[in-house]
Amino acid sequence: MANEDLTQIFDTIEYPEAYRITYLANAIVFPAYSAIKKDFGLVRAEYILLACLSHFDALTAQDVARISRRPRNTISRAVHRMLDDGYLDRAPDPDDGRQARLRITASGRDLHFRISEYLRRRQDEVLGTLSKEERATLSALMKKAALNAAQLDE
Amino acid sequence: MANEDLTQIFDTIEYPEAYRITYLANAIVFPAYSAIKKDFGLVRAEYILLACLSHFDALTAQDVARISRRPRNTISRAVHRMLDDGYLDRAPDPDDGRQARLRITASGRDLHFRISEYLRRRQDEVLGTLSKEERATLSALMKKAALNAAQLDE
DNA sequence: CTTTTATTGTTCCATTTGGAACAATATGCG
DNA sequence: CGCATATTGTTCCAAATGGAACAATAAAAG
Repeated sequence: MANEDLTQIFDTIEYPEAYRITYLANAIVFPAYSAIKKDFGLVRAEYILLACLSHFDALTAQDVARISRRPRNTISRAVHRMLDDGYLDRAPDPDDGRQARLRITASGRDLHFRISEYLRRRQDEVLGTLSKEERATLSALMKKAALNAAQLDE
Repeated sequence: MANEDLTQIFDTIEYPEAYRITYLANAIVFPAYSAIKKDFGLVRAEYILLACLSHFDALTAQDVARISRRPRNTISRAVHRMLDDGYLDRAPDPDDGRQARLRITASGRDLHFRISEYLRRRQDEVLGTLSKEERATLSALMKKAALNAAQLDE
């Protein structure tokens, strides 16, 4: 094929919005993810964990699983590795013996900051063709849909 | 935590658009993906293959890898399984001994049609809060960004 | 209080995944 | 032409992944 247009599928696919969303997600995340893995040795669940804990004071592993839509065992493993590496702290919840409250450490926060750069940079590349107004519109509409999605499965 | 707002991260994250895009992608794809795996026994690379071949006349495995941003070996495996199951045909390219041209069969097309329903339905649920105009705007802006992304890495 | 039922975090295990190396073919360049 | 380099599809292998079962704890029901 080669000289046929590989992007025609954006219009012909049966689920155009879903396709474009996942395409954009892949376009942003895959390159950033590879670089993060290569430069920091982190797998996806690990930096998701960092991102969550950077933005909430204390979370249980279950919270993180819910926020990120990943299975609990994946998060559990990430927690252990990050604990070993000193990127987070864990304290048993005094009110509920089943759960433990996770907090990010200073070095975890620092690591997350460095990792965010990769994602932010790639995001800006991919969205670079949009005007300021277009980008703001896109962002607002995505937030509206994302809030709806969050509510859908609670 | 539990009664804190789990969605505040939409605004506080360092890469808001990237976060919202991947959140939406996950919100749409994960539930649909689980159902497709459960009901049809297909892994992601397999229905991506079907989707690609449903919308192009003939593709090489490499083309599919490029379109879908997946590693070649993942596609290669999917091709073998789909060949065994009769969902696609393969013919060596007469002009290039390295590559083979893949085409979807009637039963493959039928399978893809049934699978699309899952994605389309979930897409419509997630985007259900948007008005017709908002959805059209979102769709157009995503297409613009996606076309840019496609061009970025060629 | 006792008995079910639900939730949390973990381990087990089979499957999926993707990087790296590979053989086969093609292309570029002297 | 002959040799280096690139590309395609594949296999190998180590790692990541996620469903299922589990023990510990909590909540609900009787």
